[in-house]
Amino acid sequence: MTRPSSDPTGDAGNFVRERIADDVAAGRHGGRVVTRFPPEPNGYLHIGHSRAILLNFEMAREFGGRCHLRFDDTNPAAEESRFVEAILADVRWLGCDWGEHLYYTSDYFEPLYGYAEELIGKGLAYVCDLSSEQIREHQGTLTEPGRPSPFRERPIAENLELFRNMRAGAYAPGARVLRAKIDMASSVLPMRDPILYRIVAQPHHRTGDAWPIYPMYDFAHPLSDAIEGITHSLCTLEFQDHRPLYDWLIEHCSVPHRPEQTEFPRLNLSHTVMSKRWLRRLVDEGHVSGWDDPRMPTLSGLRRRGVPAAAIRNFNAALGLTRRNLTVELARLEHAIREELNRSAPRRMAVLRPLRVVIENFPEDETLEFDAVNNPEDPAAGTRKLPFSRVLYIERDDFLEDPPKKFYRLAPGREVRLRYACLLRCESVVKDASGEIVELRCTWDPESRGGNAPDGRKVGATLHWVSAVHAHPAEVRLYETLFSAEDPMRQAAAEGREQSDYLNPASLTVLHDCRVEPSLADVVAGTALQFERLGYFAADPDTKPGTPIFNRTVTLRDEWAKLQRRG
RNA sequence: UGGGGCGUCGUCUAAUGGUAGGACAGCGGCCUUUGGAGCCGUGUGUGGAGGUUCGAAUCCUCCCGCCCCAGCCA
Repeated sequence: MTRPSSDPTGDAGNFVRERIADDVAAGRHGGRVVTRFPPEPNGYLHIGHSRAILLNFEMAREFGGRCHLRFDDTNPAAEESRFVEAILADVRWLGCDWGEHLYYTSDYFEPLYGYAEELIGKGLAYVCDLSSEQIREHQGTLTEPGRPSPFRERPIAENLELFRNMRAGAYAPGARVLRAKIDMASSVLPMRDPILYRIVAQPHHRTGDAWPIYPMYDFAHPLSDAIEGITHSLCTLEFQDHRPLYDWLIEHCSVPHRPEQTEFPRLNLSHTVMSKRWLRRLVDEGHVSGWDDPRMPTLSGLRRRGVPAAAIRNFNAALGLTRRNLTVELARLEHAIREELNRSAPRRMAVLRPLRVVIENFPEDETLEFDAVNNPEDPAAGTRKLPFSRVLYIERDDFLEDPPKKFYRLAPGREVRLRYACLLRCESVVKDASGEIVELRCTWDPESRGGNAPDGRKVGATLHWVSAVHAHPAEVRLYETLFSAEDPMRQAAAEGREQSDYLNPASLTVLHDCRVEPSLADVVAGTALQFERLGYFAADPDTKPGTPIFNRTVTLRDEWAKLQRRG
């Protein structure tokens, strides 16, 4: 089996791939491979889902099969069509193509109902009148067996009649359920007469009020897989206990095909959460601007932040796939993002916190133009012109009146290079009444046009800059992790505290007074760029023509920041 | 506690009875018109104890630890 070319390490394993290869070699399922990604449309997809999406689509691609996209919409109380739309867009964005194979579990409500009647007819399912609480009481515990429902031995004909009445809408929610008749003493809890159908009085996003009863996941999923001819039903580890039930249903219903379930671990990322419940709370309580807030681990959030889909694909491929639970360090994702953007993002000049520089020996009305390389990693990206004049802005962080050791940037009397422009010396500092530095008086070396002096003298640093009169104002949004804790859910549980206790108050910083080079005035939303020496940024959808807004996707690796952190 | 699953550097992952290797992170250095990128160097990591074997991360036994299951959610 050849590995995907996107796998940068080449040795990250994947036990699912091995298993499928075995099946194909042994001719199981007629040698076919059909997978499916089955999201519930009750929220947005997050990076954890990307693992499942890419695994399913990639396995189908590698083995010449196909992958279905199936919305698992069996709970109308939770699901909405706006989530369907968002999920479709996110899966497509990741580069996955389901072709004609877009399905909904709700497409199968009729055949599923038929399978339920079949089970009743075989004496393998019964209508139970116990309340929710009573069912729980009869359920037993981890160590004690359950007790049979008093309705367990109901005659087949009566079960059939009651179930048909359920379908006809004759009963109130909670009044009755359909249960499989399996084994109340099983050590596998999902086998203790699991509920197959319940009554729900909620309109469904696709079937409206057509159905008063809805199948449970455990019932609908294996049978939907069978209906679609799925060969490899890949799901997460917590469903391992459900596999006996999955197999039981396939065994006892007259299905056209026998799919098999294989479980793999969920992907966890440090400094964030993958729980839809937690993510929903962040949205509902206004801690973020929405499901697509650039701080969210959702695919929509990552996309808005500027993360390329290729980075997410490479990130997953490099991770490999074993049966062990995993929590991947955020640094690993950031690495994949930088790797991708380094090769693809055009470089631009942007000053986030402007400090005014006046070049005393440069004429008032003159403008020079210097050539700047668009992407040193990609010669084909060409060059552009940068205007240069007497008054410039540089980054406030790039000047220190009293520089410590290892600060190589500008200081009084010191010379640095302005990227692509010239050498610049700081002659004096101008302060306002409160003592704050408001301006630097500098001189340039006219012989150093382009950046090098004829005498070959060296400088300690190269700074980014923009020309004051030519630069365009912009807003820049800086992001840090949404949570300060490495594993906020675990920590909250351990310490008995709230989600909000672990939010990072510095997760968003908005800079309103930035200056960007003129070529960025009409940047198109979604454009990914590197601001030289600062990081990778992407134009936000809030950007309007002439008023650019940028999101910082990720910083550049920063040796100076690291030294400062170390103290 | 009954059942299911899993234990290899800080993190992720190779080695499928034969030299414990890679990536990320960290640390040190080289190079540099991005303190970017790139390059070089840097590790007593097989949960523990026994056993089998010429040889064990790998096979066996026991122990320890972690994750999941008691929704009319998926």
